[in-house]
Amino acid sequence: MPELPEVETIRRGIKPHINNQKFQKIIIRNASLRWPVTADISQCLPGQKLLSVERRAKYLLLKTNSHCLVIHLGMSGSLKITDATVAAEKHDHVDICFDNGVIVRYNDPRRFGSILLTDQNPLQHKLLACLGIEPFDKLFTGKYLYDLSRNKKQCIKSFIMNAQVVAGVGNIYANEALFKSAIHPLRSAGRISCSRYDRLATQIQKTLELAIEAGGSTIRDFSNSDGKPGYFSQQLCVYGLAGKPCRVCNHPIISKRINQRNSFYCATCQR
DNA sequence: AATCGCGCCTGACGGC
DNA sequence: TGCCGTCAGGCGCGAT
Repeated sequence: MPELPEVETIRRGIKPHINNQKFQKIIIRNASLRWPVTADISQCLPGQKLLSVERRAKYLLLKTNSHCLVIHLGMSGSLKITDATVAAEKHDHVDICFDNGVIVRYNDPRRFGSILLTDQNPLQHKLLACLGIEPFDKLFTGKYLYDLSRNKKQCIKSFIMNAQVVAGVGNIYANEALFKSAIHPLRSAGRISCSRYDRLATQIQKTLELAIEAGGSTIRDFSNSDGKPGYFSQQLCVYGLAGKPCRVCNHPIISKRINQRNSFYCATCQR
């Protein structure tokens, strides 16, 4: 489920409930995720104060003085704010309990997510160290994409979904941003002009921003940390709209698999 | 070196 | 009603 806007929505949703609280205990009900949840999490964190709730790409970073809990929601993960009176349900893997009684409950049916503890700077962690620039960084510009894409034969959609190029642009928002910048998803990244990249960089930022404002999009099973669905899905231009008329030219939206990912575009507007 | 595509899982959905 | 095939928003890693 969650792409960057959803993760940011979740970050903003949980932070006020837990920031500056002490970890009380960690209950690992089902350690089976992408990588097994290790017992050191429940040993290290209790007693430590949570100093910040940050995000890097689609990772949530819960920082203390000495450690960082790194949470990824994979395809189907969610976090819920709850308390001990509420019984755990199917696929509730981990409870992160705080001194004020608040529990952040991690649920993940497909188990593609992960919960890791590190005592280094999380940005140096193997999984985060190779990540590209944040889309909201001021250095993320058309020029940046243009320079990086010279001589790349890879298609533009794969290029912008590559986390080493820009972090956190998943399938939905790649489709939407390409539509809004009128670029065909199969065009070679190396054969796009700087001015078109300017437009693309802007549209990636705008699309993500809009989705964050809308509280994340809902396709199937997304619900934010309070359990309420987001509303961005109403604003999608192409994603999931195969056969529907393009909102600009009325030609039907095409769907096609590109690198194993379902892709949606208007073959008339996008070149 | 760059790029592709497999596989990790469960669950929802559509067709028969 | 049930069984089966297909698909899903991610991402690391091995193969090419």
